[in-house]
Amino acid sequence: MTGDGQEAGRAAGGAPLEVIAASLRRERRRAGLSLTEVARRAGIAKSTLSQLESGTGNPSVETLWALGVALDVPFARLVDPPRPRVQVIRAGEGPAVASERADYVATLLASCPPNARRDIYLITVQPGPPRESDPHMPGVVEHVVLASGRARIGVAEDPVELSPGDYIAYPGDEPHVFEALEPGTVAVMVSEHV
Amino acid sequence: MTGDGQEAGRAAGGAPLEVIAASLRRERRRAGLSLTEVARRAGIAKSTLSQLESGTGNPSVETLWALGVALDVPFARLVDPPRPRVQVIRAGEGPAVASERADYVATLLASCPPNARRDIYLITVQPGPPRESDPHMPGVVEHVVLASGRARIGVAEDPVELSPGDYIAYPGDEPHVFEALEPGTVAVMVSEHV
DNA sequence: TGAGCATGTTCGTCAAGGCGAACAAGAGGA
DNA sequence: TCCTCTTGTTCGCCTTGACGAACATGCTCA
Repeated sequence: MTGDGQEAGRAAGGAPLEVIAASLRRERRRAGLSLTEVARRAGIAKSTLSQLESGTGNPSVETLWALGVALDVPFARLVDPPRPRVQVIRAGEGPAVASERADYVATLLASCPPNARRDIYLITVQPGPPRESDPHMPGVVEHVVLASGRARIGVAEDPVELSPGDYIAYPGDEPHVFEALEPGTVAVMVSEHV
Repeated sequence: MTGDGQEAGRAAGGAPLEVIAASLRRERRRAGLSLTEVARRAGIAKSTLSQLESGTGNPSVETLWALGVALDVPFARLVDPPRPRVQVIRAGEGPAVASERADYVATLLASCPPNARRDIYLITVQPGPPRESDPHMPGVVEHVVLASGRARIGVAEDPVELSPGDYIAYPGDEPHVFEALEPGTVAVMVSEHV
């Protein structure tokens, strides 16, 4: 019922093996290391590494992990894809996230991989009853920097009052609130899907 | 410089297989699915899944990927560990990044993994000659949301003038500038190390 | 020129991953 | 009570990943 999401798992681009192959070669190049040297550090056969970089083969987790360590790369990067370019979104433009309340507007500024990692929102809120958000996906962390106004933000049972320039991070997979205390309260939120 | 990989392996907790085993079981439970059902969706043998959840075995990437799809999980979560907590940094507090210029102050708000992924800064700049930044590591992307004031921001050869609420993203591995046009210009920057 | 040492590739061999069937253990239903 | 349909585990078999040696190539130095 989660619906056969072939779209679901695709945190990265498409076929993971190709992505990994490209990542492996890219990261190795970036580190300025030889195939032999990386294989030695990772404790795997260079033949194996060669095949992996050529897209052949289907590495085991241990193998991939060892390579991540050898390349000094967080492992997740090996399966996540490349990079964007310049982009500007003017205030008021951009996709506004639908809300049941007119006094709460969230604009999606950047959603790196469409459904994973980390989104950046611009949030504008008017004073009123606290906006309570149900927990999101497990592993979500929300970072908020208050740009103007004042607000009480954080986990539902213990929100924190913030002034302009203040920053807070809290787990997004627990109930949390955003309550504006002044008109025209604006904040930048980074929602991190891990 | 690339070296010193002691930080490397710690992308996740420790032994990846145990983490994966725990993640698989956790995510499956969370989804309320039976082992048989998940195996069927992922197109793998339930025996395989059983062994994986018990910590035995060393799955291939394809297997793990299929499970990520079946469980509707970004894949990276299967190998990344638990969770942080609430953190607040008041305006003016927090580690200010050293600068050769007194009229440019960057405060580090969050550096998730110390040397990878993404940092969040609060930046305060006074008008003056454009601050030119040399290229950072390849793959860096900088996201900036202007909180107050006005500024010209972007790649060196083509900066963009921003007003409060405006957003821009640009490659950080090219020369880029930040020029405040009004006193007390404040911005939030997300520097993404890929 | 050729020896020496790098690089990255391909080729057999072996162990391990993944499969399907058979297996215990519960939970209803007739 | 027995039957049946679940659940998750354990057991041979076979495919396949990983290994190490041998193989091409390119570079440096004598």
